[in-house]
Amino acid sequence: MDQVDHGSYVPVYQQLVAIMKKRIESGEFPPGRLIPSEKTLQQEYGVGRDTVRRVVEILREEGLIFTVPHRGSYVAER
Amino acid sequence: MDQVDHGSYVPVYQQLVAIMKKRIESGEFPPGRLIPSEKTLQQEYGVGRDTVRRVVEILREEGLIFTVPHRGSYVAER
DNA sequence: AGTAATTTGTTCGTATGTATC
DNA sequence: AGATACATACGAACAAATTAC
Repeated sequence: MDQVDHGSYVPVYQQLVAIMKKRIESGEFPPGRLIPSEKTLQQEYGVGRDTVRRVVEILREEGLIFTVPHRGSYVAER
Repeated sequence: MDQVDHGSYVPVYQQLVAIMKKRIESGEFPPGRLIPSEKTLQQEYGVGRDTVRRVVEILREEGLIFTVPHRGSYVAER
């Protein structure tokens, strides 16, 4: 499950939240590290910005990342 | 009548049209002023974007506001 | 010092699907 | 059957701040 399925009944944004959580928890993005930019995530997963921003917002609300405007989103300390 | 009643027989969009008219006519949004964005209105009234866009469209057709794409909707001169 | 590229913030435009009344 | 209403999803445009060179 490393890609998004547009045909699934599970919303794309929920799928991508799960993917990004896995990438963070696996250690691919350690605390303090910048996650890929919105544009990069759009291209990597073939989704719209709307969807990416929603995913980032959810990760932020759940405390996994924090966003610095015009810089990017960093993985939070755990 | 500053909030929307989802249980009413009056459609939500009509209720919201009435509310926004009142807000405009009361002077809360003077001519030239931007009204709240679609997203803000969604959150303020707990309605979907569909409904908000319909409200804005009606206000526009009635000449109370005019919309500039990617900017917002301004209160018209009266 | 200054310009260009990058990145997030914000807003409206459009379309589709689903459910309810 | 039709109107109402919400959710999802992609685009496009522009602003503003930061970073890179």
